[in-house]
Amino acid sequence: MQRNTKQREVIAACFSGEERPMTATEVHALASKEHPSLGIATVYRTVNAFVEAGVLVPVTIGGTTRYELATKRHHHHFHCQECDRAFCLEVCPISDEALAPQGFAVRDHDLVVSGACPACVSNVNGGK
Amino acid sequence: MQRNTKQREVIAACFSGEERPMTATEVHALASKEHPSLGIATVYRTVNAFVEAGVLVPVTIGGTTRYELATKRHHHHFHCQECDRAFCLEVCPISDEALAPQGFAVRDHDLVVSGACPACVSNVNGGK
DNA sequence: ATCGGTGCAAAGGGTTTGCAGGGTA
DNA sequence: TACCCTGCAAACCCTTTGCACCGAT
Repeated sequence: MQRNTKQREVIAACFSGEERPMTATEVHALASKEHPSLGIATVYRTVNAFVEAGVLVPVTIGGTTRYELATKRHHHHFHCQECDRAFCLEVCPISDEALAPQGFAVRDHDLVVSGACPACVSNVNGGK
Repeated sequence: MQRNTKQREVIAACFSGEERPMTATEVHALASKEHPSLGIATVYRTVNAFVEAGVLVPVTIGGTTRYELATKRHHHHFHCQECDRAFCLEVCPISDEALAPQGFAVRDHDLVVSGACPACVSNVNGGK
């Protein structure tokens, strides 16, 4: 049986508090504020456990794996080329099906729009 | 100045001969048939040099970076969940723009359709 | 008192880099 | 001959795993 620990609680809270899909490193940074001794290995183990449990889903954006709540409905993402953060988009402009030539079995699709997020559009320096 | 070596020639030939975007490992496997002593480090260095030179473009599909000729026009990809290979799609069903909310600066978009490729659709075993 | 979870450190997989030798121009 | 390129091995980064201790039940 799975146990309730402070670490898991803090990590779970990160996802409730953030709309964006986050990398393990981002989760670690965020969760560490609440629980400073938190180890990165625990973040990986916990996040993987949540994926296994169907609570989170992994999404690869900008070359890195990120995690978001599985409760969200079908949507896509925006990847900021300046600060490397990912954001959720509400729209899905895909007419689905007829996406691939004959012979291919289409099961899913993922769209990543890239550019600059509002924060980086304002800060010409890219928020760095 | 850049020199013409057997290794570069063989690696370049891989991309002319294959329609699919390939990972460094795939390129290494393919190029090794022509030049068995080829080291994986050389593949990485060469591929990166080609990207730098604008000959290849990197695309991230299925969590891994793959490379394809930069001469191709705007298109998207299909990722086979069985054999992990990537394929190019001709269609682009994206109406472009209006893809992100106010405040976001859209520069590009990438669509990855996933499922099973023809070879894996035939082989129920996924070609394994 | 169990036995799952945690932190640390070591191990893994993929990619990059340092170095000495080899081959192109 | 000059010096870029190559292969090997070590270094790196991100992620996973082993192990002893801690703590939820």
